[in-house]
Amino acid sequence: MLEIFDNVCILLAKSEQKHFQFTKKLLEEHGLGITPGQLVVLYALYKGDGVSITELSKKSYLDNSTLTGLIDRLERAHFVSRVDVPEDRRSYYIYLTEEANAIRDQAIAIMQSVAKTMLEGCSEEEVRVFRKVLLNIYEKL
Amino acid sequence: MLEIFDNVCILLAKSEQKHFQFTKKLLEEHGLGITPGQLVVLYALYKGDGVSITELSKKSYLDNSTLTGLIDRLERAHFVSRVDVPEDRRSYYIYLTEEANAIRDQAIAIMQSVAKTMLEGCSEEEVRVFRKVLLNIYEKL
DNA sequence: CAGAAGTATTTTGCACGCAAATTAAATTTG
DNA sequence: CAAATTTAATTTGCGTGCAAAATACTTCTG
Repeated sequence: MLEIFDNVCILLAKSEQKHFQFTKKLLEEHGLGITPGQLVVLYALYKGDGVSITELSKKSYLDNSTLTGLIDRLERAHFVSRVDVPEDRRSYYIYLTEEANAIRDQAIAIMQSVAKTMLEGCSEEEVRVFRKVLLNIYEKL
Repeated sequence: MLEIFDNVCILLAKSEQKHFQFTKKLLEEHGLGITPGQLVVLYALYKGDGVSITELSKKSYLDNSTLTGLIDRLERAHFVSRVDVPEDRRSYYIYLTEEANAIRDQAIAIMQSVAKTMLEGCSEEEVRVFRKVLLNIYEKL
């Protein structure tokens, strides 16, 4: 191991890449029919749906233009629906479907399972520091 | 802040995303003429060039198919050159050009600058734990 | 109220990144 | 040595993500 991982930037990038691939694999194995990106969007919507793209963008920390595509695919897969806003013809609200609510527990369980696996062997204190540094990175950059 | 960052998976993904964007911006501002992905490849090559795609793949932790494209663009930008291997006509060695060596110090400085900025305010001990957890994630997943 | 300014969403263009399939060459095997 | 297998690199297909431009609609201003 190591060599290139002497650089914390690269180590961060590669760990996230691994995390992404692992999540993708787990979602496939469990046959949820969603991708890692869609999982994040659903996770945000589980905390409250019936929101516009722009509102969802703030909740999910994803760009509007990224969400357009993700919502397209989620809609095609019948996990969300776009509902017109009468007062503003530019906008619409995004609602979860029954299908989406049906996989809610499983989806969240998979996320937790990924977290558990990747942090296995780390103490609570280490995880606390890890979260703190990640948050620091998010805020400083 | 928070809400969705209660989930460490999402926090990891978003922090990496920020890191990527910040690096991209810095590279552009300094006019290096390379992208974050290319920076990683160059970083691996600075540690030793004259390697095949497969060897570079191991050094850079990138897939062969990902490298093909990256090397294409680096070659077009005159930062690397493909040199045929006489003994094996399937393969070639990748060498850094003078242009690549000319930006070496600057490229590495930018990486270090990103690392410094994103870890600002964190103690050495916290950074040590952070690296340890990242490595754990890489190994466990 | 018409033109200007602002806002919501989408489209386009580019950069990653991997898996699976493909191509071409080298090596192993019968 | 010819066929089968393996190996090296590439291509194709899909998912993610942002910035900048485009589109369509709403709101503000004179």
